[in-house]
Amino acid sequence: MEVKNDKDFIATLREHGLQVTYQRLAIYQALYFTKEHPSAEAIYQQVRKRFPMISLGTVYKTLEKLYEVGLIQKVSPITEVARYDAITGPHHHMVCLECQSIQDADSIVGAQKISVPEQNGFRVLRQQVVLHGYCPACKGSITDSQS
Amino acid sequence: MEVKNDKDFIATLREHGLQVTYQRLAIYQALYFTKEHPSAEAIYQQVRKRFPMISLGTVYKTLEKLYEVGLIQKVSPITEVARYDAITGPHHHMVCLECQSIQDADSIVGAQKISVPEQNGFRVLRQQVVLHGYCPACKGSITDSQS
DNA sequence: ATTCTTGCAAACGGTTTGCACATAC
DNA sequence: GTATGTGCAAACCGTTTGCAAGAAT
Repeated sequence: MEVKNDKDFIATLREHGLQVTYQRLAIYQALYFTKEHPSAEAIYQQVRKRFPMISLGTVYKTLEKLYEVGLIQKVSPITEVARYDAITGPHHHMVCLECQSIQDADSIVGAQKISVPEQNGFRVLRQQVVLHGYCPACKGSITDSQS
Repeated sequence: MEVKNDKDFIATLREHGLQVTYQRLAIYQALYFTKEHPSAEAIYQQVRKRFPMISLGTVYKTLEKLYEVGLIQKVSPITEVARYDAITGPHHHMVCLECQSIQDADSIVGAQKISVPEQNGFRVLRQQVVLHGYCPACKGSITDSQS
């Protein structure tokens, strides 16, 4: 968590094979210097203060690029559309990045329950563990390299 | 996981304060008897085989109702819109059900790393723990009872 | 000079909403 | 009889896409 300056950000983008534009710099920095876990819209509003001409489309494209190369994380959604489950007890899910199939992960995560004391003043009602990866069917058919 | 018959389903719906319709029965049962974690669209297609007149809108409304009373679970999305995070290391999130704010949960879940052997043939690349609940700011302002 | 990126606007698709009719209670 | 649920279609809104102009290498 060292403090980064503009040069560091530029270097980071280059290291990840991205062309450097002031838009990308602004978007990445806006995200880097907040703890808010903002939406694309929120980032857009933030960046627009400095660069009024930037478009929401660019924000989406840039976030997707940054996500692809691993510079940022998507908190959600896990899958493209909502998925439902009649099993309401606490259990976890494995989501295939390729075919979007979901398997229950009880057998894997097993008895390892995460203890969540009511702490930080956050009252926890549910917990959900999501494992992202490749299911047996898709694992073999992945040809391109995964970082 | 006892095997339920129609009467049981009807009773379950009633116990949760829901009026019983054959649409609700069909939707709930379709979800109950699959491990596929289907989308609303998939459930719609399934139920339509028996009840061709059912509409997709009804499926959505019913799923939302079932979710509200706790009979089913939503696997995703966690929040209404995608949210981003520049911290790419494995860490977890607390999502406030009220204001949709997201906090990092490292301090709570702490060092409890979930060991995920490559098992079941599922290759796990990332894991994400999401805690749903109420943040300090919203906790006080919740007036209606939570089941 | 070539390739990649931006901005704009339209399209897309999952989900929600409004309303008249039908059904559950 | 009254409240609730359904079906249909339109609206909604976050996100993606296509394309011409602009910027990065």
